Amino acid sequence: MALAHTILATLGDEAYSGYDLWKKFSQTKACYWQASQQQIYRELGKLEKEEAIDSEIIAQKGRPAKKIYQITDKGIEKLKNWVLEPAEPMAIREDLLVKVISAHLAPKSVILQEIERHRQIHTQQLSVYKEIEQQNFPDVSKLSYKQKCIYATLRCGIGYESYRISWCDEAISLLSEETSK
Amino acid sequence: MALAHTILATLGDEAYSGYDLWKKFSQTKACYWQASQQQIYRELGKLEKEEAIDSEIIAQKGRPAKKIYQITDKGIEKLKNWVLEPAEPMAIREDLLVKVISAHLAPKSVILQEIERHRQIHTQQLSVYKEIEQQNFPDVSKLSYKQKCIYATLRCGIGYESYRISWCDEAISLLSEETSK
DNA sequence: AGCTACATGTAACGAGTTACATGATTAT
DNA sequence: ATAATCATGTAACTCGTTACATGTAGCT
Repeated sequence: MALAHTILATLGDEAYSGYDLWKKFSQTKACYWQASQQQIYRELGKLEKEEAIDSEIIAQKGRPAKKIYQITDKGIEKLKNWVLEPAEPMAIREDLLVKVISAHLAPKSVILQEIERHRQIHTQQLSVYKEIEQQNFPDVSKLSYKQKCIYATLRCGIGYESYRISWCDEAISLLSEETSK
Repeated sequence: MALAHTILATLGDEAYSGYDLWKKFSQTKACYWQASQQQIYRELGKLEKEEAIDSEIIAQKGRPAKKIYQITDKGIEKLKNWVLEPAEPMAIREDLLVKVISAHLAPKSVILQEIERHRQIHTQQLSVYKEIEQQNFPDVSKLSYKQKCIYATLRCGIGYESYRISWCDEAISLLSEETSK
């Protein structure tokens, strides 16, 4: 249900087309939400049908026309009611850990290299987040409440990637050790 | 796709009924996979159809009969091939962060209490994992490779809950501050 | 008498993924 | 030429959630 609300939250600040939302999600929103282009288009269709958003078609020179969406009063109300409800922690479904559990079926090097590969992915993502932090949040004491909320989600992403890197290091070290048994 | 493989991995050690798998998942597997009872029954049906597992009905005194499943050679092959493929990092979809982004729509106390509630949930889960660690892995140096693999997933769960708790503390502190703007 | 645990399933729906379809512009 | 980016969508399928359906045994 939260993809709809994530879209509403994003449209709360600014009007976006489906394509723009998708790009925004692929970039900054990556630390707390992910959605494919198709999912976004479908969700926009649903939200428009229930009048939580409305659209306007903008012609562009040299480019295809854009259909930009804005949140309605009904949409703001819907989002607000949802914010007031409690949220459940995300369910963990990590393929890599299932593979670690089954690691004895493969050569040791395969799983070690795979963990190393994940370490690199998380290191890369961490540097992206840190770059955003430096660029957009150089002085935390000067942020408004709304900006602090956004910063808190970025800190969550930074914490997550750091934790993943630490775990990869720990796992590599643990599984590399010589084992008598 | 990985629920099927998670079940295969579990059945690799021991035969289980659908009900037993569900309980096992609710407990120890919680740090890397979650599935409902219905999902497990459906997946078992599929796996049996493709002959990756087979079943046996065991009558019990004073209790309903159990249908216990065992992995077949075909199932082991399927699992092994999957382990050799690379795994993508889990997609993050955290409702709480979407709510933090929309926090200005609600009274400040609502979001702070919600983060505090999450902090408690993660603290509780962390203590469960630490209890398992103390009980089952008192001496890491004496573990076999297979046991080390299991231990690595537990360490992943411990790291995750610790990271979540740290973030909740950071977020509460950040959003509680007096803000001039 | 009512709750929890044991035990298996069907049906419907919502969310997420993958493939397909179309067509213009810009950069290499 | 051909690949990438811009731009929107349909269709089919799989995965995850919720509700419904059934029945026994043991505990309070």
